[in-house]
Amino acid sequence: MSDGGPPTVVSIAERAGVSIASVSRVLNGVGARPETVRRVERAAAELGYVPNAVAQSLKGGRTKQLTFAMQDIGNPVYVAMVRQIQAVARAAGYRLLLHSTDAVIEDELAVVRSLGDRTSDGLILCPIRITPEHVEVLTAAAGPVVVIGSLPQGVPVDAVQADSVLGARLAVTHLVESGRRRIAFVNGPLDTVPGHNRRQGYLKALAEGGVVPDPALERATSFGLAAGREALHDLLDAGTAPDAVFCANDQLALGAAQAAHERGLRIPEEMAVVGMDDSDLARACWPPLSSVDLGSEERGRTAARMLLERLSDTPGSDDRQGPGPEPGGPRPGAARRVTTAPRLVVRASSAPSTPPFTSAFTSPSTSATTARGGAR
Amino acid sequence: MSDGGPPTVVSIAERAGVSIASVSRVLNGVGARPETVRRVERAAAELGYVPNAVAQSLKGGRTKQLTFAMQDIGNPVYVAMVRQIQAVARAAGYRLLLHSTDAVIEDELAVVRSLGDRTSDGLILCPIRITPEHVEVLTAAAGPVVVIGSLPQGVPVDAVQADSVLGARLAVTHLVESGRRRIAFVNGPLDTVPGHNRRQGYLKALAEGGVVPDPALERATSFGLAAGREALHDLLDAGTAPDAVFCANDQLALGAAQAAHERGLRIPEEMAVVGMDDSDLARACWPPLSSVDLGSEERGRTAARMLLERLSDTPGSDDRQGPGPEPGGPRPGAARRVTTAPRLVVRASSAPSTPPFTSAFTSPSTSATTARGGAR
DNA sequence: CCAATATCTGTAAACGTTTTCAGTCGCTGT
DNA sequence: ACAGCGACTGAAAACGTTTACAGATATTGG
Repeated sequence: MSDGGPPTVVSIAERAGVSIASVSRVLNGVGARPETVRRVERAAAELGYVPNAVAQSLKGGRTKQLTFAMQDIGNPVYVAMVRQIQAVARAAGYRLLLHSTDAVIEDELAVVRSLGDRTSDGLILCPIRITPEHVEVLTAAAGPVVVIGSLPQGVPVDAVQADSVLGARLAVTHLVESGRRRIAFVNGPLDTVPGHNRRQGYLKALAEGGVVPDPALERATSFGLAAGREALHDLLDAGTAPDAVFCANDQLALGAAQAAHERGLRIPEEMAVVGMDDSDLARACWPPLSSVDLGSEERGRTAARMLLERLSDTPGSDDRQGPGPEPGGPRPGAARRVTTAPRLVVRASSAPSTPPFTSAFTSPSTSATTARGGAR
Repeated sequence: MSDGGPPTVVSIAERAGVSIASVSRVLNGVGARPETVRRVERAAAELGYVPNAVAQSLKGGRTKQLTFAMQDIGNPVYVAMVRQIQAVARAAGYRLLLHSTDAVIEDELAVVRSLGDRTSDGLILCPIRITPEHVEVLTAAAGPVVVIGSLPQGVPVDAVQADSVLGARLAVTHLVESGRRRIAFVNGPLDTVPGHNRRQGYLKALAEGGVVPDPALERATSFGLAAGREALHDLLDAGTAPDAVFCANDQLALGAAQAAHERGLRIPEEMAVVGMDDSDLARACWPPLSSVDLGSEERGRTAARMLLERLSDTPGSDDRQGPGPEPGGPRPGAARRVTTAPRLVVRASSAPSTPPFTSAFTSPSTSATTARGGAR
């Protein structure tokens, strides 16, 4: 009778002349007399009842929400991940909470700690660096976490990572095999995990190809278009005369490509360009950019699935009596480490310089060549 | 004493030897005796207490969560919006819930209805079409909604929209003034609001410029890279001989640019290209793409702010006795309509054909020319 | 030293749901 | 007709927090 706010089980119970327990039962499909069902459903429909998810969460001990935290949604790699995570989550009836950390360490840690407030049932975290505090906080996490990135062996948290080393190796080997000898490397910060690993792969591929590495050909700045552009201009100004440039991600690569164009260098004839991540950008530009697909989508999908698995192992507010030392973590089963295989996608930007590329790439999406590397 | 699950106010109260009310008061900074404060804070710290946000939400009647629903996070326009929304929301202490609808009408409606479950305090919705059901559902929304897009006058919901008509007009006028006469138009679906409006602007600009529109120069397909590429190939195959192409978004434009390159046409000398949205893509490609900034970021930011305003007008579970007809909607103040001004950003892809563009655009980001249109 | 007051504290209710536990009812079989 | 049984129902507790209210202290003024 009272119009105090939105309809609740109480309003329905009053209107249908039954108890709130019966209302709940009918609404959840537990047995009830046909007559009762009819009356409750009628009342609910008339009132336009929608169950209060917050109350359900409180009672059930789970929110049906997942959190994804990365540094900045502007990066196409994270967009790809979000897409996959969202798809997997929603299929399982979970909502997705987005959190940008702007690569602030303190923020990343806060996200993990905030698992304790029970706002979401689990977390997918994409840290750019792993500090000792990360390890500490992750170990003490109040709920399941899956990290996308590299994690030391000891940390009891699932992780799915890219094989950057192999990925970079594939790219550089490809350049060496196409006859390039002065292969520049435009990298992001060296003290990040990707920055470090990609450099390892670069050096390894050079060694394998019998090319002497020239430190003057390396640049380490930040991940971004402007940085790539400046880096290549800088390399050219310094007279290092590269005939190819491998970039640690697609944004750097497009920046480098711009610089090359600005200098009047033809791609790929005078300068081959290869990027990493195989984001949408690589297909959208001209000439289409060769790039190493590090499996962003796959990593997102896998991470989401692993998280959901952990969640189904620890249903709601079930008091498990087993010898599990701590409640939230991934104890029922050791922490898993999954590595996705990189895949080199060769497009026009690094085609061997012999054939002219004008008409050969009428259909760039289908003519792409692929080299697959197995996960280690 | 009991280790049953995570610490609660009860655990703290036991350990500190006070009542749960005192615990809550101390934790919320309401007056208490120094001794009590000390003991509670000590106990809380020792137990690693984190308040349960779900319980707080239930009690307080607000979740401190906002929802943003759009069709697909893959579109750079939405990424820009998410970024801004997230920033505004977080600054106000709100979390952001992301929802991809895949442009399924039924899904969009479900999102609005799901406001009733009290999972989030408000909604920002980016519909691609507005159906009668939209109007109906939006009118009956259980909480504040801000729509990014065009909404009929009658609907009592705030909306912030782009001026697509003017935007398209700016772009096409620019092409006409640079001496282009056969200006093709590659559009998205005509039965969407953007599709319709951009065509109006295109036609208006042609009329104003004294150029007779040629229906053979128009193509309406879908919004996407491949569609743009095919459309331009198609136009060229049909012998329509355009000297410029205006595209309804940047992805279409990059597709068209690819097609032009594949045909060996030089941009902008033989074919000018202009896109819309001024996404990151426009700056990343070569030659840099002229584009109309429809203010995605601004719309996102504004929408978020408007939503927060509505929320602060309707604090928590305050029972307002006023003559407000319905509880959730934007009643305290009529629905607002905000239009953001489009801005044409001229880059190399549409530079007047007279001067060679090779060295003129050493610094594409700063050399861009700008034409601003006022909101109507 | 007592009364008046200001400050702090504890009990209990409330938010909206699910679920346990007893109870009620009607039915069947003999 | 009655015991027994099954299916259904309602009262009440629980999830973890905030908060109104009343009760209990300490503090001050006279």
